[in-house]
Amino acid sequence: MARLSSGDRPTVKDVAAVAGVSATTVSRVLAGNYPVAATTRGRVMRAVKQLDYVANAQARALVGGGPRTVAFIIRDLVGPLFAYIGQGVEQQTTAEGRLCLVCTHNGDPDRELELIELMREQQAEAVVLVGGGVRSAANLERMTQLANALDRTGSRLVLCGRPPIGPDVPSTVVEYDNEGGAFAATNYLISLGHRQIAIIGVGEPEHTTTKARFGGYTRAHKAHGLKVAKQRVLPGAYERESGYQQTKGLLARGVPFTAIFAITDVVASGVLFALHEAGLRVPEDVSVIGYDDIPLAADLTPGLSTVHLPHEELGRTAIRLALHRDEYALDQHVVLGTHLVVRGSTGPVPHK
Amino acid sequence: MARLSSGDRPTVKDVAAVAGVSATTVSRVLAGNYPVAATTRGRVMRAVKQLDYVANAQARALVGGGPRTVAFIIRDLVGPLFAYIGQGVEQQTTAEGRLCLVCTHNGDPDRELELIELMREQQAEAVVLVGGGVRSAANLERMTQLANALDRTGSRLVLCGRPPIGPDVPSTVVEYDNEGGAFAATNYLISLGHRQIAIIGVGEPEHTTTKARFGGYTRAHKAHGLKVAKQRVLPGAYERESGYQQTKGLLARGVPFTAIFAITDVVASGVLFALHEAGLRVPEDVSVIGYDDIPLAADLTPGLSTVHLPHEELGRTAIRLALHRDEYALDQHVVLGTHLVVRGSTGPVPHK
DNA sequence: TTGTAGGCGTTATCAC
DNA sequence: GTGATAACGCCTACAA
Repeated sequence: MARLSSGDRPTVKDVAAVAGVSATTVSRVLAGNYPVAATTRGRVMRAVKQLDYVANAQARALVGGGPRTVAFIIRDLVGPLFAYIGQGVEQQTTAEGRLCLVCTHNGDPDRELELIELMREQQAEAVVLVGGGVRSAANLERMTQLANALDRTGSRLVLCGRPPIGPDVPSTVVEYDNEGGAFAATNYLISLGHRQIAIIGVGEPEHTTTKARFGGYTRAHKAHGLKVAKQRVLPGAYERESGYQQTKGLLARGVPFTAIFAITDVVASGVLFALHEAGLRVPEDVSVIGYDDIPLAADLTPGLSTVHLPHEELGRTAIRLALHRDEYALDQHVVLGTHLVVRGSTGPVPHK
Repeated sequence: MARLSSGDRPTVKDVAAVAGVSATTVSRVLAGNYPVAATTRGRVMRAVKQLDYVANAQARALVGGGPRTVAFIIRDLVGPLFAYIGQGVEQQTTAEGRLCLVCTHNGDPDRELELIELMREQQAEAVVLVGGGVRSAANLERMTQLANALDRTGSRLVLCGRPPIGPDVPSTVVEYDNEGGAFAATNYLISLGHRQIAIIGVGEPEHTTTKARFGGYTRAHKAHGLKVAKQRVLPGAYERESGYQQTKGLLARGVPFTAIFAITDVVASGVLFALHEAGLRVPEDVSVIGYDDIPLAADLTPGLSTVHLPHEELGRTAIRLALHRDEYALDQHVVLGTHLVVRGSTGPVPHK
């Protein structure tokens, strides 16, 4: 009874004392995996209620019990893209009976590495890295070390929406076909007759996502015997503002173009705004295509043509593969398909 | 050396053995809070590197060390509103040197209770409940018990964007002025001359958020001596689709209205779409106002007038208050202000 | 400056 | 069916 007013939690011992049994018996009743006399069980349960006993997950974990945890490392929680992947990760994690630890690194690759270390201490069963990033050689090397370290202890590095680190690095990789989607988008614009297609958002050429999407854009041009004009390849971050500014700059410099491929939908929303401001009609004067198919895309006016990514599926698949890698002979590198979604922002090239 | 190939993690003992010192010394070197000879420290560090030793956070937690964790319980991760609050929670949690455990309940109040139990086992230092919810008497009672239980063990129930459970329930509450914002929004429409203002999204009248916003709408009417017409109070969930369907229904039934107050911006986006489809101009024919000021609001055409909520600040404040409640004499119930954001979707009442 | 002993809360093992 | 005991990995007295 003294326990009830005390500031610290009651333990199995306290319950045992109240119920007049041993700690072992309490543990057995709670676990329910061992025969215990009905009357004893009743006494124990009553004591549990009375003391409002709650097991200590940390102590449990130490002896190998309790739910395991999956770490989820992401840039931030606000991007609609990240949110959907996170949703998939969290849902599957919960469905698998695991807990979900979330950390953000705000785009800092070093912080990302630190967080992996931290999650290693936390005994995470899998460490999920979401979204593309800039990769230096040093970063890749450290990442390789960490992947191996995790693997050695039965954990797993999971790359979600980002290409593999290297050929022999133990990791689970689930990405989408960024290059293919960009190819399809550019190809579609070309098939509509566009020959002067600007691309906006190539600010960090070494960013894995940027690289792949720009690669698809380039390949589509090559496939049609078209040259990529430098004046139509514009930098900028993955932000609305950069879409807006770059479009204004394009117009100000008088660079000719009939279509704009924005590297993300968010960038595209800024592009649309700048065009609208300049009195240009979409798609009559300029066609615009985005990438990601975030919810916003359908709500823009006109509806934004874009490349759809299976966000939630990405997260779900990643967790599923990582947690069941020993059960089935699952391929630990999956590339999910992307597809073009045509809405109102794209149309045939305008007549001169 | 044998350890290096083994599947399980090296412990302080292994490091001690390699370094030729005792486990205690290793612990001291790692903690850095106790004098250790420089040479010894060197040997230990080398052994740590060699074995790639990583501390076991669970064992640490058991003896009172290591980072504490804050639990973050939310409906889902995809809503833009939740995302921003989550961002605030996560950032502040990290800034305070804590880890962030995330769980979703998909709107199921029972699941929410279960999760609180689970987080209690996890020894969470604070359990943050985000967003409004439906509250039955039984739910409130159980919630009260849990709040007390958490309080008794030095933890804390934190209500974020939701009203207090009861007068004497130990908890930290940070909410925004839903009623006041709804009053301001409705009042603004009335001041523009509108007298037939429909409200869409009152589907769950007992939902705490719905209740407060509908309350503000009602109070504004009363303040101007206007009556709330039942035919203009429409149900519907917090979804785009429901905004769309309810608006169509309103038009089909021929209910007169000159303005629509959508209970959330997401609902408003559906409203705008339905009006557009029906050939009605906004704001010339109908004014529309939303609530939340999610990023989408600014991107809609026309820009959506709405009530701004300080999302991130909400999350940050909640964590700050909860974690420092003993240090300062902080008020554990804060109501953050909301304010009207006027964009293009509202205008004077059309002439007959 | 370093080492030894004990304990955190739980469960598994082995005896009764 | 039930209970003592050891062990998980770490840290903090207390000794030396």
